[in-house]
Amino acid sequence: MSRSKPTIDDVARVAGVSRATASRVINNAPGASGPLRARVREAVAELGYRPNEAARALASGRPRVVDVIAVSCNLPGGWLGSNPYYSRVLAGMMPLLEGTGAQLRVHALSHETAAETLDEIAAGVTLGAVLSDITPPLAARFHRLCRRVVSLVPTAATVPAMVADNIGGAYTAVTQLHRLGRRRIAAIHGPAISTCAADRRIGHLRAVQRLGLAEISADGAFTREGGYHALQRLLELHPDLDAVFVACDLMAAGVVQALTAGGRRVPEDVSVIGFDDSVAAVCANPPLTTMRLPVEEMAAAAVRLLLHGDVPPGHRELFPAELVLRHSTGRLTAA
Amino acid sequence: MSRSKPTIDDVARVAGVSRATASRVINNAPGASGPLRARVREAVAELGYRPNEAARALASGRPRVVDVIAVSCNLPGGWLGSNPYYSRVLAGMMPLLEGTGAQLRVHALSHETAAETLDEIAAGVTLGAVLSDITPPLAARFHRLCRRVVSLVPTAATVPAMVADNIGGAYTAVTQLHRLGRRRIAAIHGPAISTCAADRRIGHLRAVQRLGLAEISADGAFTREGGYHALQRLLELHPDLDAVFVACDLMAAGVVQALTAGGRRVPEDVSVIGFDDSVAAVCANPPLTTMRLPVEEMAAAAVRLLLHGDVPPGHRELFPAELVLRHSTGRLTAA
DNA sequence: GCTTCCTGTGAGAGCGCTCTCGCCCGTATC
DNA sequence: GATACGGGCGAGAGCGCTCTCACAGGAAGC
Repeated sequence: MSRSKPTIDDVARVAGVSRATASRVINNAPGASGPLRARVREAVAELGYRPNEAARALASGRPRVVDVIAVSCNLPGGWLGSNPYYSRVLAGMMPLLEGTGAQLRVHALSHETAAETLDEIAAGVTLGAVLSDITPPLAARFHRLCRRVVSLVPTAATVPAMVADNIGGAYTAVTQLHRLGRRRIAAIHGPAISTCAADRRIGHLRAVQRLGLAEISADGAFTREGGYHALQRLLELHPDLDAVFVACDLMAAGVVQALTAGGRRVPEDVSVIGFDDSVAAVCANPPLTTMRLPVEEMAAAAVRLLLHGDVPPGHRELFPAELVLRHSTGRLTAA
Repeated sequence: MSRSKPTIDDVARVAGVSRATASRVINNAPGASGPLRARVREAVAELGYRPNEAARALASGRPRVVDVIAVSCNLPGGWLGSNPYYSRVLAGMMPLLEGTGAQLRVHALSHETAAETLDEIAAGVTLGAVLSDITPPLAARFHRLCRRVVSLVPTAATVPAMVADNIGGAYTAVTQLHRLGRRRIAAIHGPAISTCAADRRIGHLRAVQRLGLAEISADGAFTREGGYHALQRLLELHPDLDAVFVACDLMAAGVVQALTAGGRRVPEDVSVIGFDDSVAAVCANPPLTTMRLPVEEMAAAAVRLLLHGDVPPGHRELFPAELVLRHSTGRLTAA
């Protein structure tokens, strides 16, 4: 009689079956057949019944939530706000979740509160967690508490991960600059705390050694300002540089601005290549040649793994970075 | 004995109290005192007890989830992936939620599936929903089903909203161009389906009429490419334009690129002003003067309202857009 | 010394669902 | 015709928690 939401018992009563049968029909489970199925469905439609997720979770113990966790390795807060990376992660996960009825819970944690909140998530019911940004120690700790985790950043070896080939990407980028005839190639790296940044640094170093180039580099904190100032410092020490490999697009946008401000033309005087293929790359002027990471695909693969079942510890898939040619490196044929 | 998670009964047993008292202590409810509180807390710590959220939600009927809903008004999927707006929304909400134990659920819906999923959310338990992007009809429908909603975009009048002053912002932007001495001011608008775009169009029109300027405009779909091509069309028809008001930064970045490609200097020949103060504004070269929307503040205000209690229908707060001066309009003193 | 009124505590009834178990009945088997 | 089997269905026991209510025991008032 009350205006409160119909429960499965109401459905069962209206359909003239037991609650168990109603449940079977609602969950598409076997063991109910033909006419009863139809009657139950009819009752559901008539009452506008929607299962109560909390009760389901409690009774079944089977969670229907996927957690996305970001512990900003960088600027507190600022990083999340200014970086479209997370949007790409979410966009990659959403379509897979749509059919399953699983929901997406987002946690943006600061370093101070991270450990406590991670424990809480691990203790709770979750289909699994996707770590979109985290430090190796925190990731390892979380993995110890909750086996159903996939990281999107290179991290502790035990933690299953869908990672981009940052090393290979950086190597490719530097090689590309070399192919264009550039020989005074500088690099602007990200903060050491980020494992992505560390990998890109490794890739750059390998390429430099392989190609027999001088190692010229500066650090830039993954921000536009960081890139701008790093390039200014670099330009003072090495006024003859003719190319810059920048560890992220945001910094690269700053680099292009600094080059323009310093009277250098891009790409005629200096070639610039970024990393990530983010909005920053597209919005820079000239638009940036960059290494595209298949973030959506990685996120989707992570969700697929979690949805599918157990996540083997140490499982690791490498996603190649792809060179996206735009104007900041000039024409490829000029090589 | 089992390795399974401790329940509140375990805590009660270890502490030597009843389940009710344990619950009181855990929830900081009154009615338990002094030594018992200490004993319970001790037991909690000893067992590593964490309350089961599902059971809590079921027993109390009090939801601890805030939903963020985006029904992309624009490109299916592409919008979410490339727009840092959502990251800003999430960043604004996160700090408020951290203390409350409430969690954030994210839904990125396509137009096709939106209605069904919205019904589901409305029927479920939620502290409330924040609509970060939606069409008025869908918003109105959702509001009818679930009173606890706050929209971040201007929408149906009944739906409570924390909205940016898009009309005023656009008006300010055009006025600013006028103050710089520009008289052939063009506008590039967003898609009509977006209420934000519609409001910015209104603001532009008002300013143009007020200032006695010619109305020159084109449409650009809120994408960089859209901005690029819109400007090319505009330039063909009005080669003498000396300023462009662009309804979003992403398009504005494209505009700057098109101007550069067309041999115009920014800001010497043409001033450009964007909207949103997104990464795109900062990464463009030259960096864009733009209208900053306090997205984080709006999102935070929305959460505060939901957390606080009932949301009065029709409640509306207007957040002013703030002019952020960068290089794309030249020096203000040159006015 | 009796009633009255607190305040602190515990017992126990659900919240809405899932899932195991056993019953019933129809069919196959001897 | 008796026994065995199996599939469809319902009864009912939880899942882990919250919250109402009854009760015990001490302080206060007459």
